[in-house]
Amino acid sequence: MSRPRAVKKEAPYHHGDLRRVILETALELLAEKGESSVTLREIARRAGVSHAAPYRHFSDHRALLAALNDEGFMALRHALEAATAKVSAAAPVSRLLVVAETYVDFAAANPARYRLMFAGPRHAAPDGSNVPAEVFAYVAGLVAEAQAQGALRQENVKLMTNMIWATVHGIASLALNQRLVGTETGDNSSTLAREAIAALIKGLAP
Amino acid sequence: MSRPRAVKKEAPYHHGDLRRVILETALELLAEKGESSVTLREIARRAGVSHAAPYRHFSDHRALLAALNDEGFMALRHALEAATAKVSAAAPVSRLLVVAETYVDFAAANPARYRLMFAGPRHAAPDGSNVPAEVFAYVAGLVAEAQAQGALRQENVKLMTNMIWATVHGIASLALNQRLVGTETGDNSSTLAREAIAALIKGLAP
DNA sequence: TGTACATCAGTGAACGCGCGTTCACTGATGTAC
DNA sequence: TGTACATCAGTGAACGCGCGTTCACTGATGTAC
Repeated sequence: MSRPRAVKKEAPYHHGDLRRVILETALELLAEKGESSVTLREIARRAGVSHAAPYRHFSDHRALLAALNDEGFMALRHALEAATAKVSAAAPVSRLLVVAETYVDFAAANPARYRLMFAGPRHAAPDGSNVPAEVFAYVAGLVAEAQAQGALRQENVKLMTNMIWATVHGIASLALNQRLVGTETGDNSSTLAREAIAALIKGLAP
Repeated sequence: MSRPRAVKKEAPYHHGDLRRVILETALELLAEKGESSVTLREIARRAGVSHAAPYRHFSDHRALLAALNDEGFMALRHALEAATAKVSAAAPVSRLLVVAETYVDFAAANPARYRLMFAGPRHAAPDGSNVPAEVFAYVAGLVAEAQAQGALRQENVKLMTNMIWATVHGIASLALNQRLVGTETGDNSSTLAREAIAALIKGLAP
């Protein structure tokens, strides 16, 4: 508590944690009304702050969206790591199947956020970080382990990871837009993801 | 020529084919500057027509985007049919591989249009038509043929078609946003699509 | 073949809107001495 | 421990912008007779 957090009484001049509040409010707006409603003015309004205040924390509107984007990938990464942690590290294929389910569930639970994350090419972060790449690397690690166990062909890891990622991203994306056909049968999108990845892995076996 | 097309000399009062021109101009704008630049006013400006004129052909902005969307799926369908027509109807698996390549190529050639097509849930057309469903049905037909030949398990055709569609859509979507990793090695996204679908089909074999 | 008239497809002015961004400012905070 | 001062994080007025949409209108077209 060396840096005293602003007391939460009556609208102190210095907010104390406005950056975080802006990001949280942006996420709320995103979930409620989609990306186009994530405007600096509306966020400021909801945060009870003047509409120019966000400029103290984000250089412009794009910077805010970029921050939101990275934050989304961090959340995705944590979801995937938490889910795989429940499965034995000795079973990389099972872990990949859990990744598939969890990935699609994450998208289903955060539709607008997920859309934003893949709305266009990533703009490089000023600090050189690349959160999406970290998520990719995590999955690629599982692929490499599955190869080492003989469950997958000893081929280009990136290529295989691309296939897996594309498959789960495709399912997540189509499900989000209600573009999967005939899913009224009770099959939900995360079991579809599990089955698709299982089939893909089988097809990529040595 | 029962209905005389407006003579193309000096800006006739009646345009003659404004609806088509609006759609074409919208496509140009889409390709040049993305969906957000597809505004009724800018289209009218480019078409050399007053900004209220488009309202004679589209009830509002959403209606224009919806028309653009359907037009995109029709183009996709024609591309897929033209490509598969070059492959023997007796080889449904080969046709599926060609569909995969062509699909991803289409997206790569029409990035903003493709994004628009999958930007959100489809809004039902007033006339009850469903062009995306026709494309899906076309692919499902190939899947059924592949099943009949014993190349795929005799399981739910829709389920398998969803998997295939999701895979190619995932690759197309990631490629569009430069989200495929390590593709600098010369492998382009359409060969990745072919390989992924080949592996998936192998994994779905009886 | 002519003509009156309904209908259609444009025009252009106007409205209201919310946005991003800038600017000079002010209140609060923390630190060097 | 006190104090002057630099720095930081807010404020609120203002700017300009382009958009979607509506409206009364007008010019062109086609058709019934």
